[in-house]
Amino acid sequence: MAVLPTSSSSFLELTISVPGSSVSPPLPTSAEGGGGGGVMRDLDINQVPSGGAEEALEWTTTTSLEEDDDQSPNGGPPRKKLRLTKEQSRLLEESFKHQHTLNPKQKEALAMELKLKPRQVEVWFQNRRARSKLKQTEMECEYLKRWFGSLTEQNKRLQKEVKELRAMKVGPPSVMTPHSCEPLPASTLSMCPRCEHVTATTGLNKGPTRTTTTSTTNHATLSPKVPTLHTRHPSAAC
DNA sequence: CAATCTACCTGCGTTACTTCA
DNA sequence: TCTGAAGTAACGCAGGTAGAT
Repeated sequence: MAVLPTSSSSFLELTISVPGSSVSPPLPTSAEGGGGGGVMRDLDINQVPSGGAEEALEWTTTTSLEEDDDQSPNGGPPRKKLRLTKEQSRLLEESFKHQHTLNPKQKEALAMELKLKPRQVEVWFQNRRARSKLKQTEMECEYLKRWFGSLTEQNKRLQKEVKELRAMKVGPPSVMTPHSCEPLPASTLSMCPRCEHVTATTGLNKGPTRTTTTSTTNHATLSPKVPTLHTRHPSAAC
């Protein structure tokens, strides 16, 4: 995370030359920049189009820096939409890289630098934040999709393993009864939910099928996630 | 100190315009 | 030339916050 300058002067040190009233140079070709691409007309907000006089008038009136506010979409003519020049976009992107929100001073300074209205800079940052968030959401979505896929695979594998282990259960059990040395059917084992010790029961409840040897295992040395199998619970209070 | 008002900012959803395939 | 999709500038509204009264 970069530390950002807060003063407008230092913020604007990344100065560029914005074409004032001069005609923008012809764009190379497509593949440059984001959505634009192609041989865009590259209308400069500060530039009067050479089309018709009426259009030019409208353009200048709606984009002039000194203009107080846009005409209302209801009463006035339909709003004209500017296309930012490459340089304007580049500087805005540069600024956005440093910080995603601007304080009023920075906004004002940046607007001055770009010969835009502060409101336009504000709107650009607003839309840029939205795009950024959208992109992030899309990336997260992709990641979750992939994760879901791998979990599904893992689930399949585990289901298969469970099936195999269930099939093995019919084989000879390896847990011995405490009193006799006869093997105890795995289906008669149950695990204490408190200390995760396994006890032998007479019921038909389904216990864990792990086949560890019976021992008086030290609790502290084992991970609580790994249940220890006992044929008889060491604690009578359990 | 709490309540209310006002101004400002930001996020969000939407609209309108532009460009391109 | 027409058309639909994509990108994006601009709009309007709601909610939050800080300062003033």
